[in-house]
Amino acid sequence: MPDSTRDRAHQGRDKRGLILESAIKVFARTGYHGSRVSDIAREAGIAYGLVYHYFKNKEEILETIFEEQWSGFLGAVDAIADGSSATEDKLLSIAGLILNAYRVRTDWVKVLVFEIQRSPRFRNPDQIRAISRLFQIVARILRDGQKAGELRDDLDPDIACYVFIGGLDIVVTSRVLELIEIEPGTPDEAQYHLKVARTMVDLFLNGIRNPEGDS
Amino acid sequence: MPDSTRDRAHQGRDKRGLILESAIKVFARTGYHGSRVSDIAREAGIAYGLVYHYFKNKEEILETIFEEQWSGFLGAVDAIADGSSATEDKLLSIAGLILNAYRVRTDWVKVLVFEIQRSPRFRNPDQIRAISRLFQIVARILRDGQKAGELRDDLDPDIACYVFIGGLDIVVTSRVLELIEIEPGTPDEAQYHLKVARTMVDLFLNGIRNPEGDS
Amino acid sequence: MPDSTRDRAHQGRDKRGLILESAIKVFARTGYHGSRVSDIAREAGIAYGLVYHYFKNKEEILETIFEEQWSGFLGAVDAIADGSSATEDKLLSIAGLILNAYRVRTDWVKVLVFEIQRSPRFRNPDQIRAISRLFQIVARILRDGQKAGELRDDLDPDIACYVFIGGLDIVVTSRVLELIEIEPGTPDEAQYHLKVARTMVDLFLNGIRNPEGDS
Amino acid sequence: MPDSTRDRAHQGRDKRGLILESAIKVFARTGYHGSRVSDIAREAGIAYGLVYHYFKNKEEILETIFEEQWSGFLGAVDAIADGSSATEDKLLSIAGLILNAYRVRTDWVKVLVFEIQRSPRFRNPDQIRAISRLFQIVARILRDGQKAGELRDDLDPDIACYVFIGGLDIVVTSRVLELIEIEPGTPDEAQYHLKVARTMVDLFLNGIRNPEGDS
DNA sequence: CATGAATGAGAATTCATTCAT
DNA sequence: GATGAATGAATTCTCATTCAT
Repeated sequence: MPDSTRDRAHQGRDKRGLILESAIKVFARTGYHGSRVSDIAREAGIAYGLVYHYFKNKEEILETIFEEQWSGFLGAVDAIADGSSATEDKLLSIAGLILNAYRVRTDWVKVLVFEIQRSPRFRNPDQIRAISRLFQIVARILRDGQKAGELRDDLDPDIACYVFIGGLDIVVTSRVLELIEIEPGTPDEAQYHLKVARTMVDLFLNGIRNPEGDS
Repeated sequence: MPDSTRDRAHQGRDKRGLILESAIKVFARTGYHGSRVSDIAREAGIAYGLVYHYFKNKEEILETIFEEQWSGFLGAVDAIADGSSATEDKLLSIAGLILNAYRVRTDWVKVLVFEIQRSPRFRNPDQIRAISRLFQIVARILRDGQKAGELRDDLDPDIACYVFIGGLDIVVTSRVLELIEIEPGTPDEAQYHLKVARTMVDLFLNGIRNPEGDS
Repeated sequence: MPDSTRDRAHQGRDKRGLILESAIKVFARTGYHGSRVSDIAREAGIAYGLVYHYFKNKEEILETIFEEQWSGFLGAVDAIADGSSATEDKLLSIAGLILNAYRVRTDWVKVLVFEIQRSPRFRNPDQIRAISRLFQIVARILRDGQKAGELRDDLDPDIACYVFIGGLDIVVTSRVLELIEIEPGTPDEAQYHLKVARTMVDLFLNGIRNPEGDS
Repeated sequence: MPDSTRDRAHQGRDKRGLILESAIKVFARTGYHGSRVSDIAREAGIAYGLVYHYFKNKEEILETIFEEQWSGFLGAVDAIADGSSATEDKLLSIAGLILNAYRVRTDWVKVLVFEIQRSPRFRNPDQIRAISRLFQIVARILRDGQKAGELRDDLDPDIACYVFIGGLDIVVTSRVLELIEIEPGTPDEAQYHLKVARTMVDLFLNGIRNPEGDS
């Protein structure tokens, strides 16, 4: 009896998770508006009525995808920020985390980039706040770096963090849009991302100006 | 007769432009999917059937908004790139151009950010190419700067341009999302944008690392 | 031009009225809940989308049927009440009006009886008020009769009116339910209704007690 | 073992009755169509699947409510009709019975009035016959009164009974619709109903005409 | 050019009912 | 008996688009 109870609860969890996974796949493929609830159900191999057992409506599926995945992501970023490594390493870790997300969870990143991040649907305070937490964490890293004397303190960290996140964000978006093709010489995607991450952190820390330049 | 013909042609132009303006307002307010053709028509004060005289369908309105406005914007950026000023000034000009766009044409920027930039609808090659032209122009500026010895040439301009555009892009997006509140001390929006533009170019050129730091 | 304008307006009116007529037929046949909007459209020979051009939703059709028809009916009753005839004649006229309604507009009466009069949907103040106006008019007739000395004034007109309307109401309902079959001897429906009207007014005025009875 | 069996059977009875009671409450509150099977189950504190152990479907619940309660009601009316009291007293008893039903079993009366009495669902012969039995009993009382010389015998009892029942019916309906507010002077509802019952029987027996009137 | 009536494909959502556990 | 996950038929309503006037 306790077994069957667990099983059923387990099944319920499974189905819910299955629906979310399927929704991510389908949304990534055809976009939120281009996807019917029945498409999600077909992808999950269930009747579409069941979707409404677990979610109030199509909208709630998207919100749940965002919430559950984003909070996990923020957790990882938070852990990096709280670490004791040098600012440079923290930034490198975050850049790596973000750039690798696309490789590891391509569909989720697609949904995030196309359907969530800037969707008119997501202009509500809760979701805006959730997104802005990423900026706050990076700003905190920068502030810590300033206090430690590693970083210039004449730059507003609340603005500087935009440059860092913005750069990464656009790289990811460009990958999603297939704007960037990996250079022929690069052995694989991971290598390329490593190079990008290093370039971005280097640029962010040292700037692009030629120190020997005459300007 | 030539007069009335001109008038009518003129009217036609006007109506077409009126529809586009109205569509920008309406899309900015309720999003592309949340806006009905009749909403656009009501905003323009015309019958909705008339919209189909000027545009094939709703989709074409959005495409036209993008094309007409984006090419104008690209032209301005191009002019800056082609100028003879120092790289730093070029970047400052571009940052100013982008940051001011939100002030001057808020609704258009909203539509760009929410409906166009990353819409699944806009994953077609033509539009992707149009967007990537902005990156190419900025990369060109950077390349020119490298040739002139102003900029380090160990950094890939095709990656570096992401940091610059990405930073600006996120700032604009954040303004649209009302993530950023202008600091109390700042007299007005224009002042704030000027400060942000300077900070970003400074950061981009010189980096955030403390040159006197011990790391 | 004024002609075509009138024509179009006329057409609009016609279609709206056509939809209402069709809805009455369909609702009478299969009940409000048993009728699909598409049934109404098919009955009217139009596309069902057009129904939503003229009415917000299915509900509004029913409300409109009630409002437009009921106010006409109330007007007729009001006219009788305002007349100068004797109370007995007024009551006879009202009884005749109500009893004949079923013959003349069977479908409407069916809808009134089954879908409107006591529908849980119609428990809202406006509609309750509309219905109660019938009671008020009859009560006014009775009050006038009392003032004129024609009627006993020890009976509360606000209660007495229930007996009169209630009797008629149930007769009509029973006809709709086909509870009553017209007696074989009666030549036709109209004759039968005349007899019922007279019986009811006689009963209402004189009572059923045998005046020569010993009780 | 016999004990547990009895208990379970007992429970079964209880659950069935519980479902019926809950259904009456829920139907009274939101109407048959506005109520979901799960609402009834929640009201009863059981799983909605269990409802289908006791009833074939939602429809059968409503039918059962009608049948079980109506036959009890008819039994009470029958008993009054079969009694040896004077016609006036019989009518008074019936009026009292009906008028008090609303006080004692408000929800049931609401369901009867809104969902059963005139529902298109209830146009089937069996249920029409069940309802018409009430009319037959009252007609029998009237016929008996005519035979006993208490009542005029020039009035068709099959029509006269409509006036009596119709009056009561409308009063009850009006109470349900909250059309009638109890007069301020009246101490309580029961008192008010007593007054109404007396008025209606008086009116029914003696008529409203002023015997001293000149008409 | 202009209008808005007319069309109907399309999708979301509801909820009665079944059934494995 | 009891549960509630699972199913999917059924319908409402929206709205882009067409077209007669």
